Amino acid sequence: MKKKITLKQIARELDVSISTVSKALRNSIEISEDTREKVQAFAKLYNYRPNNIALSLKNRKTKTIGVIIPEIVHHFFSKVIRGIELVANKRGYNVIVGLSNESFDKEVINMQMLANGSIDGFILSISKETLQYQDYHHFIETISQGMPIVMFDRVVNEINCDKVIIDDLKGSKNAVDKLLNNGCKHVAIITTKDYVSVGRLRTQGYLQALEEHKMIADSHLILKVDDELLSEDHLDSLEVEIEELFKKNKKIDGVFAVNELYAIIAMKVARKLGLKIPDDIQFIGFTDGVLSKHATPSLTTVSQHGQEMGEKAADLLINKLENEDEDEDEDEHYETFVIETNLIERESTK
Amino acid sequence: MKKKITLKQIARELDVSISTVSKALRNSIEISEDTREKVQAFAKLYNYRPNNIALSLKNRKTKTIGVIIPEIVHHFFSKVIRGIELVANKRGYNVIVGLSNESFDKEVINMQMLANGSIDGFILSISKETLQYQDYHHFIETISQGMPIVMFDRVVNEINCDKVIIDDLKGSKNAVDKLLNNGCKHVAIITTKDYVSVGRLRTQGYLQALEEHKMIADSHLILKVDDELLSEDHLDSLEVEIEELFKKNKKIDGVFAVNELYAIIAMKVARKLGLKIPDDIQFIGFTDGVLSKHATPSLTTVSQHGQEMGEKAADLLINKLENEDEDEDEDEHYETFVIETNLIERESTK
DNA sequence: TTGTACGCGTTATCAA
DNA sequence: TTGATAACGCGTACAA
Repeated sequence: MKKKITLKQIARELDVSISTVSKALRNSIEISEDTREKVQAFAKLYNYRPNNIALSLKNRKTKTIGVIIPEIVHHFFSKVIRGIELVANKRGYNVIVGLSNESFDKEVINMQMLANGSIDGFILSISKETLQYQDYHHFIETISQGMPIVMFDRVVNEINCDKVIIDDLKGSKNAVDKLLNNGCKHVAIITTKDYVSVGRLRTQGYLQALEEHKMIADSHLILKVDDELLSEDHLDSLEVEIEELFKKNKKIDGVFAVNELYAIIAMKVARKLGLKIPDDIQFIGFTDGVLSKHATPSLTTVSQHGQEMGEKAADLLINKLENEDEDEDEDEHYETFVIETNLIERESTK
Repeated sequence: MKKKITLKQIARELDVSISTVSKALRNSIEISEDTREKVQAFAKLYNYRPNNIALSLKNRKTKTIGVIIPEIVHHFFSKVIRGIELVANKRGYNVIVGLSNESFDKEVINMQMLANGSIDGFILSISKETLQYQDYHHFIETISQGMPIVMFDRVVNEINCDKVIIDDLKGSKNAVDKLLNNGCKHVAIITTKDYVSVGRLRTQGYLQALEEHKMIADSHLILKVDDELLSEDHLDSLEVEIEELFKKNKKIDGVFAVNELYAIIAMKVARKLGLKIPDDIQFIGFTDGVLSKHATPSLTTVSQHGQEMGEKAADLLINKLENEDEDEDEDEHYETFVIETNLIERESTK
């Protein structure tokens, strides 16, 4: 077992000073070609690599990005991470991941763990509980300590930082437009409670589309699911709720769901009730995941471009980090970057 | 913007020495109650937290685990990460994620980036390319530098380290047993090329089950998919291959697939050919993901317990890390932990 | 009870 | 051309 070798050990072996070794390895012209070669050969032999931690301490930069997301077993979030990792690696950064598990406390603790020097900046998506409590002090503190944050998808106006979002309103409006243009007369929406910003916005898009088509929204066709239902155990009761929705409103001929799972479950219920898709009833979901693609019938969805969001967020953060020095003029300028959605048409619509 | 405060700054403000501050904050009895309170109050006011990097450098421990996986947009791997993160956080560790993207080079580079002091140990699953090349020098080097590795799922005998696996052979044997016991006479398998160890083992399990039921394996019923096909673009050609399989072997009444996507696609093809599931043909997949649960019909699968694997791997690694000091007696003892699989019966089997 | 000095591994500055 | 020294932030053995 040969432990990692350090400058000091090389110096001792070669009977030169530490600084000579350091310079030799960085090809400094201060050092004679002789010693340079000698040192480099020795270093190569022992596979010397500078210790990252020491460099971090010295440079006050860790070259590491902290990512806090509510959940990782989720197609969208894992796509975002892939995007972040891609860009981060390309630009010489590592990615350290913390999961809030939709909990306020875990979000705070995770951020504290990382904010004590482990990372240079955050990329995060806010947990549902935090959105509910509307307690954002941990973000504010982090930013005021000079650690930049980039938020994506679940963002909040109260916090002044770079953001990467999609146009939820426009995306869902387009989806509902599509259903209406396809001839649907009674479009239902399956959405979340309003404190989840994306749910609220997507509901707005639905309403706007109806309005533009001179149709009157029917509150009976709006199902706001309690997000407790998202926990796996409660999916059955979601199914029941949807079944009731369909039974009480037999005229429904189009469904827009704010995520793919809701849509898939709704399709299942519809089929159970003997409805033909897309002839009797059409479906569109949000977020393009594996389910949408491989379900039967495959689901038309509003694509959220998770990887692209991740890439953009990472670029924004790293740009901020690398310009920090020059940017001492404190004219804090924050960007909100909107990623375009697009409709991926599959078998669940005509 | 109030930057993070350090011991030195507190010391200067309070006009005491750095070590006094340090001791006071750690409640040392060496320090008078007076100064202790004064220092602690001040520290609290300025929200002092020790710098992780400095601690890492001093303790030669980063309290961080490096995780290298082939892919993150994948139900199984994200479940594993969730398990790792859960245990790691509970035990005071962070998780830094690197993606090999199934590439040998990226695996090596990622490990090098992290091995230079950024982490205390690795948890990883080997990339397909690495398995193909059978080049494991980067693992050997890492281990010989005294950095422990725990491998999961895709492991390799050549490397001596802790491992967490499932009994692929037994799991698939059970699955095929189930099909045979359900009356299937002609069970096909959709598997991967043999260099992917899990594919090879699962194929063996299939063969063993047949043998025990005194049935002769028919090579025409064994479809070894080139993993190129896994890249999203090529799924269509996989569909074609499976369709040919079914058309050439009309007697097939059971299908075992080594992952869930193969199974789902096979079901789709079967339905297209007018076969009734599970009456005409039954299906079992491997790895329990979202697709299995929400497909129609839902898919019977061999559950791989990704989260449990992650938890176990993290525990193994952290145990090794925390016992390192005592363990100087070099009696390197490595464990291979086998997680039990179980069959989750759904609608695709009788 | 408090402070000094050292070391973790590195680089940069300045002196030899 | 080389080397000594300081600094990054912290904890601790030892000295005062």
